[in-house]
Amino acid sequence: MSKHEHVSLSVIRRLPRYYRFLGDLVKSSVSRISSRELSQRMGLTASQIRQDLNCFGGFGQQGYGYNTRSLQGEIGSILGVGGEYPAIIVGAGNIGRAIASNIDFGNMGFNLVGIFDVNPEIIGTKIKDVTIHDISSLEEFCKKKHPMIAVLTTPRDAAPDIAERLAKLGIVGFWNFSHYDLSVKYPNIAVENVHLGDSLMTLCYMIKNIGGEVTGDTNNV
Amino acid sequence: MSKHEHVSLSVIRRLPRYYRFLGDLVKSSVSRISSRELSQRMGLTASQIRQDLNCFGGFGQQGYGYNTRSLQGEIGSILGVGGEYPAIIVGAGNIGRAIASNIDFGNMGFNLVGIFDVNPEIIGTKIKDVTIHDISSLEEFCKKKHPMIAVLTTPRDAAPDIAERLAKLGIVGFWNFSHYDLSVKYPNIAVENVHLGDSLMTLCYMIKNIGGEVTGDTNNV
DNA sequence: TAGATTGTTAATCGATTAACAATC
DNA sequence: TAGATTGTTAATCGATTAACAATC
Repeated sequence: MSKHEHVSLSVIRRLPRYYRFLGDLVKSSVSRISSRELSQRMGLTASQIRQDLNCFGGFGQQGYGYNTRSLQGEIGSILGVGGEYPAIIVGAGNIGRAIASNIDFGNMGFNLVGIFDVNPEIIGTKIKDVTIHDISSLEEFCKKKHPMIAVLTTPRDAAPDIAERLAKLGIVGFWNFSHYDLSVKYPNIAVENVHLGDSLMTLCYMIKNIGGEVTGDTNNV
Repeated sequence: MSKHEHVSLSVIRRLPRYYRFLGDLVKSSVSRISSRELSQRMGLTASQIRQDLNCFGGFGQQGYGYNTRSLQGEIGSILGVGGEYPAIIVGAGNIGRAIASNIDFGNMGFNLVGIFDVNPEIIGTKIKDVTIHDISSLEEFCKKKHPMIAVLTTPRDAAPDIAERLAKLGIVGFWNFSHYDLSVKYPNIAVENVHLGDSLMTLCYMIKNIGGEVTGDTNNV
């Protein structure tokens, strides 16, 4: 699918943002845009946008620019948002519930098929049509439904055991909200960490050192 | 405070992770560690760790390594986690409530002083001892309490207006969970974006292209 | 055709890694 | 003292920016 075999993570991480901005443009009935115009809206350089897109193919037209709708489509298919990878959430606490309610899994390439928790009071209840199961039924469930990714929102202490069980069950990606660091232990599983504490601490540094002491794009997350 | 004036954001973003790992080591009663040992635990190079730390000063001792407790303290004070910057949350939906309940603001340099929402049913109630106020009282509240950072967890449509009001009220940092991109409009305010959708799309790409097509550290968030 | 803007190559810049002298 | 490990400089690597020929 990709033109070049190795596309750097820096490029990949910008794709969802392009996708978002292009979606906004489509919504506003802007049908074409140049790399220069897009770069100004996004706070990037036009060079970088053209360089990024050309990792995957020539989506533009000389003298014209890019068609917003078709470019968004291309980026969407590079990211795989048309897929229906089965996903589960492990941990139905505050964060798990917020994710289950707020994240539009369907439009991001996934299909939320189950939620797991230890709390007997909520087992059997549903969040947005998805049932909360007892964590003890994790193995049985996975052997049937074969989820590909797991959203980890358990407390830190529970994370190592859960991760180990899921790794054995063939999970290929972790969306990790727990404080436990999975990357070193599972190098062959895709791990996307969302360490909210780390993010807040970074903000703490930035406001303490406001006025340009930090170099680089402040807004990389 | 810092040895060199300009420390790159790449370095800053690693500091909270060092802080976390050092905290774990202290908890496990490991009182000293070499850059080599730490690098293996964290999946980095020893060179990078030494290079990073020496942006701020020589915290180690030749032939010995680093004292875990004192190094954690140094990093904590670089990040500013001992501060008490007043913070507010705007938006008491699922995400806002999850953050109010789960994030340990006190240990991250902040003090959560207020939560705001538009829903009359929850105005006046509390989350963890913090009262939910009517968004219409935002100006009055801010002129009294002078919050420095705002956690934005409103729906996308409400974000531009709220951001504008907060910018006028002297907010110096946004922890932005809304889909609205603040960075371009407010270049002088520190913005830390947590675009969960972008993060999930990145994971989607990674599992689709598993097996090494992506280069770079998979776990940068 | 002339103007605009891409795709792509070359130049620059910054971040990471390697090497080693300093020193505990 | 000898061994270990830092702090720091130099080398490498990768990412971003600039430039421009190709072409719509």
